[in-house]
Amino acid sequence: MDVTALLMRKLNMRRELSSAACEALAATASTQSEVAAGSILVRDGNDPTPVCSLLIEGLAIRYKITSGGNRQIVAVETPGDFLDLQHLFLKVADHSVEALTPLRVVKIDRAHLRTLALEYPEIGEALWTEALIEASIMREWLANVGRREGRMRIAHLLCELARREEAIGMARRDTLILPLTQEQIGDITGLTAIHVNRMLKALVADGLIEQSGRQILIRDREGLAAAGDFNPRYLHLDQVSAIA
Amino acid sequence: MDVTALLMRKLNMRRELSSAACEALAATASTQSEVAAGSILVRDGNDPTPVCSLLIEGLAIRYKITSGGNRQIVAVETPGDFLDLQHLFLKVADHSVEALTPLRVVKIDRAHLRTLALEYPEIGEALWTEALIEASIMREWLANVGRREGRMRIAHLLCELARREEAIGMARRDTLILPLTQEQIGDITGLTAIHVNRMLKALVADGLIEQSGRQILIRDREGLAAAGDFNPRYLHLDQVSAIA
DNA sequence: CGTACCCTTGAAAAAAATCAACTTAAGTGG
DNA sequence: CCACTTAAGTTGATTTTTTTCAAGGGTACG
Repeated sequence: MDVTALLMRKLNMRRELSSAACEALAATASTQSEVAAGSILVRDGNDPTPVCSLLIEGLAIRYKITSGGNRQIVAVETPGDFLDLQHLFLKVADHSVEALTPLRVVKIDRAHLRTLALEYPEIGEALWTEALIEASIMREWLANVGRREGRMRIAHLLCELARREEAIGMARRDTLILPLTQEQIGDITGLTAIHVNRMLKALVADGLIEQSGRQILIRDREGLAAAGDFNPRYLHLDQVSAIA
Repeated sequence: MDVTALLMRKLNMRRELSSAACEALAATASTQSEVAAGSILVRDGNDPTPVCSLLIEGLAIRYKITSGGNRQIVAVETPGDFLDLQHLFLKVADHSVEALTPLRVVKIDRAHLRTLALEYPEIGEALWTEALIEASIMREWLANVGRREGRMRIAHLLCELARREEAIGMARRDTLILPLTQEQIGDITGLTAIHVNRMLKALVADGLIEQSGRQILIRDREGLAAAGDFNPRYLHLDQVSAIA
C-alpha cells in the first residue's frame, strides 16, 4: 500500500483530517524500509534517533537493563504502532527499542512528527491517544508483574497478545502468534525462563492452551482469561485504529 | 499565588507562550480548591472525571486493583504534576486516582485542557513532555518491580522520591518526606508490608538511611543509590518545570 | 554433522508470602 | 488528662513461590 495512504488510514480514524493536515502528511511520507531482526533502533542513554517509524509488519520490543544485567521488556509493539512515540519530546532515551523479528516500517522524521503533533489538532489527538494507550498497557503490566503470581502473569500476557493480534487482524481468534523465546516471556513477566517453561506447561496441562512451535492455540478462552485475571478494558480497543 | 500565574509558570518553562495562548490560559484558571485525604478523584472503569487538576500541594497516587484484591500503585504525584493527564484523551479510566494527603489543586475543565493541548503548540509541547516523563517513570518502576529484589526496589524508590522532592523544593537534599505506610510502599514495589518492614530495617542496619516517623534521613547518598541501582536519567529532570 | 540456541527436567537454595502475636503511636471521647 | 480504640509497625516461625544450579534433549542451520 502507498505510504501516505497508510499514514492517512492510521491517523484519520478518529477525526476528519483538514486539507492542510492532509498536505502535511503527504509531505511526510517517504517509502517503506526494512529492518533486520535484532536491530537496535533506539539505544538507552543516547539521543532518541532522528527518525520515528510507523510499524507496518513485524514485532518490536522496548526494554531496560538493570545493573545486574537483567532485562525488563516494557512494551511489545505490533503493526500499526508508532515506534518511539514515547521519546517524541524527550531529550535522552531512557530505554532501548529493538526489532524482535524482521520489520517493515515507514520512517518519519522525528522533528517533523513533533510538528505534526503540535500544529495539526487532528493529528495531535491521534498521536496523544496512541501514546496514552501505550502508557495504559504499561500500567497493566506493572500490576501484572507486581501483584500477580507467575502462572497468572503468563496467562494474562497470552490473553493480551491474542486480543491485540486479533484487533489488528494479525492472527485469528484463539490463535496466538508468539515469536518470543521463553526467556523473552520471562523478561516481560519478571520471571526466569525456567519458571516460564514450567508455568506454560501448567497452562497446557490444565487444558487452557496448546503449544505448537511459535504458535499457541487457546483451547479455553474463558478459562485462560480467568487464570490471567484478564479484562481487556485497559487496551482501549475502541480507540485504536488499525492499518490493515 | 494567583492561579493563572501558577499555570503560566508551569507551562511557560519550556517555550515562550504566544499572547493567544496566554489569553486561553487566563480563561482557564478558576480558583484553588482543597481535596480531603483519601478522596478518590478518578475511579477505574468510570468516565474520567470532567476535571483535570494541577496539583499544588500534597501527594496523590494512581493505582489498579487485581481480582485477588491486591493493589498496585502505578504512580505517585507530587506538587507541580498534572493529575490525570494520563486519561486526557481516553474514554474510560483504566485505573483510579486517590489523594494520599490533603491536596490543594487548581481544577481545569478536561475538555478545555484537551483544547489547550491541541490548539496551542507551546502548551501542547509542555503537556506532552509531562505525560511522557510520567510514562518514563512507569517504565523504570516496571523494571524495578520486575527485575530487582526487595531491598533494591525499596532503595530505588527512596532515591527517586528524594530526588523528585528535592527537584521541586519540597524537601532538602538527603531528607525525604515519606507520607506512605509500609503497606503503601509495598503496593508500589510489589511486596508485602511485612517484607517492606524487614527491608527498611536492613537499610537502616546498613547505615544507609535513618527513620524518624514519616521522614527519612539519607545517611549515605551514594550507598543508597548503589543499593537501589538508581540512575536519575529516567526522571528527565532538566525537562521538568517546577511551580514553586 | 557440528554447533548454536532453545527447550526441558530435577534437586537444592533463596526470596518473599503467610500466619500469628505483640508493640507502638495516634487519635477520640469521656 | 486518661482510658479506649484503631491503624501502623515489629518480630518470629512456617510455607510457598521462584531462582539457581546442573544436566540433557531437540532442532535449525551453516
